[in-house]
Amino acid sequence: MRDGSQTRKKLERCALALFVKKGVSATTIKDIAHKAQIAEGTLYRHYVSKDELAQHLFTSAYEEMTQALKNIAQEKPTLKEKMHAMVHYFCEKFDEDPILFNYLLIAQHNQLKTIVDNEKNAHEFMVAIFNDAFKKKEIPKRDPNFCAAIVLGIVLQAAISRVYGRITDTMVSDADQLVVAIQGALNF
Amino acid sequence: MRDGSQTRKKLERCALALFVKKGVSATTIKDIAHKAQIAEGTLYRHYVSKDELAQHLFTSAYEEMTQALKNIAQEKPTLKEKMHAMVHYFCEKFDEDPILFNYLLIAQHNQLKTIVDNEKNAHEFMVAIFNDAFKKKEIPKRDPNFCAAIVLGIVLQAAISRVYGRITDTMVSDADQLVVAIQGALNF
Amino acid sequence: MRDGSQTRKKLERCALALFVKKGVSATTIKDIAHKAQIAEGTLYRHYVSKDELAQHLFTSAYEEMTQALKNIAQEKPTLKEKMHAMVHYFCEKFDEDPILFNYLLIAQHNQLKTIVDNEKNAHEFMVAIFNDAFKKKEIPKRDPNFCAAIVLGIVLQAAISRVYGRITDTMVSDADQLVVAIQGALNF
Amino acid sequence: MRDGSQTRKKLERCALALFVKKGVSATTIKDIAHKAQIAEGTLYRHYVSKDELAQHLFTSAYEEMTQALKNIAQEKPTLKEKMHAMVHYFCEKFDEDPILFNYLLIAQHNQLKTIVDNEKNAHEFMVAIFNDAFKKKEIPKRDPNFCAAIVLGIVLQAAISRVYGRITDTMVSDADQLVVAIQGALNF
DNA sequence: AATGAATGAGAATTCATTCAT
DNA sequence: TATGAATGAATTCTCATTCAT
Repeated sequence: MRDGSQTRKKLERCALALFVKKGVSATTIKDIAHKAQIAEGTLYRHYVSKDELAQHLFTSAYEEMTQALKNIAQEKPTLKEKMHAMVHYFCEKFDEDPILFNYLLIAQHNQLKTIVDNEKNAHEFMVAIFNDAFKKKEIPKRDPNFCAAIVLGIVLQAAISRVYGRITDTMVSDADQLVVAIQGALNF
Repeated sequence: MRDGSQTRKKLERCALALFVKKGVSATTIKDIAHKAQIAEGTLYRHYVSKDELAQHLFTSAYEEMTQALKNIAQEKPTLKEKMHAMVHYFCEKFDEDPILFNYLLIAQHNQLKTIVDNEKNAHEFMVAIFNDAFKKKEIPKRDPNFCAAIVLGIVLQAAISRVYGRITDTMVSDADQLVVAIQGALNF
Repeated sequence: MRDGSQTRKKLERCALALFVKKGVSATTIKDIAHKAQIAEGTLYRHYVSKDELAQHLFTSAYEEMTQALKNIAQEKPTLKEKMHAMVHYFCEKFDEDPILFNYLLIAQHNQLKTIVDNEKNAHEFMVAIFNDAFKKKEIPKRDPNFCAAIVLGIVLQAAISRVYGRITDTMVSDADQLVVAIQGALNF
Repeated sequence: MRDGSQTRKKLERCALALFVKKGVSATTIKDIAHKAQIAEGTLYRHYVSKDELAQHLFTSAYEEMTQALKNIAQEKPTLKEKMHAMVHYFCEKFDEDPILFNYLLIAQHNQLKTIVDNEKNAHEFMVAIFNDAFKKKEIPKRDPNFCAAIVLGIVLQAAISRVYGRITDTMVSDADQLVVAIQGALNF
């Protein structure tokens, strides 16, 4: 009997690349099957539909990233250290797999609506970080949603600029500057 | 105003709302025609295709915004004043028509790829602003692409947070704080 | 603008003929479209799916027949007269459109399960006729379901035998004999 | 009994139940394999195709029944006795395995078309019985096809009424009444 | 300009069957 | 004999666009 996990992996990488390049709805099953060198029907042994595949690729990557950031933050005692560690982690991960981030940040941005679980949502997670800092009097209290938006905006736009080719060097090379910018923006 | 022009306006508003709600490719001509209470064929009296309509809605709004920001910036002598005026203008416009901005920021994020003209591109426009400030020694020289990303990130994420319902008050009410954050982030 | 009702009529006749000849699931949309000289997509302007078309053809014919029989029965005072009139009506209708009855009796026999409404169900209608006759003391009381099955069995099998080509003359030519057989079987 | 033969039996019972419930073409190999707790490919160790399985289930049961009825009829000298014995046998068999009869009577009604062999056909067999009775002057001569249809109609409709749940008691409990009805209908 | 029925290319999906294990 | 992943032809259905009215 054949081992399906190899086929599945290939399927996912090829689908991801095509989704990023052409968009999900412009990518056909034929495209994916051809690129992955599998039969069209094979996709349906792994996912019930194209949409489920697109959703799965988004959700699993998004949740994995959020979970990793959460773990990293918990290990650090202060807001400053948390922020430093998280930004650096994000930058490293981006440089490792820019195609995946292209997908998360642009191609399937609207999928964000499907991440309703507050635990797994990046904005809400950031809000929690700030609420914690307020409680510990690390920084003066203010609207945590505003703070979360600032942090996400600075980091994600730096990534998006690379996705669009406006900036060509690595994310990691800017990581320290991004931390400085965040601290300057929120004055901590 | 003639009949044709009324129909066209209705068509565009209904199409925009549906594009935002379901995405462009998931919105059918039937959907648009039904919502705008016109026949399916009528759309083709105004646009040669669905794609042209989607593109037109995006491009006209995007370019109008970029042009307005350019005009505003030219009227102000210093980076600080330019930034203040631009951020406030953007916030006002967002509050006026959040659905349109939803479309610009998310639903059609990938349309951005089609805006290749540097003159009309928000990032390049921001780069120009910073290069001008460097030349005038208003702030110390650094990578203008980095600066542009910071500014866009801070403002756009504040808008996106509203689109996703994470923040519910008006953009205008945060405008001053956004300017402060930008200046703090880039230290000017 | 074109008039869809012509297309619809043609579609239904062609579909019926093919459903009878090959069975519903063995008949493809392509088959129907080709026979009706319409495009494949046109079918979907009239019915949401092939199944809905198959269902509609069955249900409308079945219900129309049941309703007509009900009207005929109401006009006659006695069981004997009701039976005579109904059998003759059924025989005439069969001879008019054997293909339709082929569909009702065989190709889509299993659709009967979908006719849940007792008002529109042939067996239940027959039961009502007999209950009425019992009440009026026209015949001695017995199980009305048994009586209904006898009547339906005699008439329908005569029709089915023609559908299978076992009997080749018209139903009408046997109508009187069928009435005699029913009366003999139930002794009234 | 070997393993293979057990699997085969289970396969057939599960297939039969599904064919009756959903129809042959709506039943997938996956459905059958799942219900019988075997792998999809295993079915092909026993039958060359799904159609062969469906055909085999129908034909073997149908021919077995016809043969048994033929044997029973041959043992009895008179039409009355033949009819009595056959009706009782049919009723007993129906009560033993209503699902199988559901399949024979409804789900595969169209398979009947494939039983062309006159020897094995129920209608032709009934015709032979009547021709024999005419020759022996047991009853006055008339159209034997008509007589066959009457007999089959009465018995089969009683069975079908049970399949559709209109009648809930056993066939055997109605057997004597069915014989009386047949004799009344044909006056012998 | 407007209508909406019709078109037909093309997309997603199904599923009987095959085949490597 | 059994497995179930893989196949791919066939099918259903979608929908942007056309066109007769």
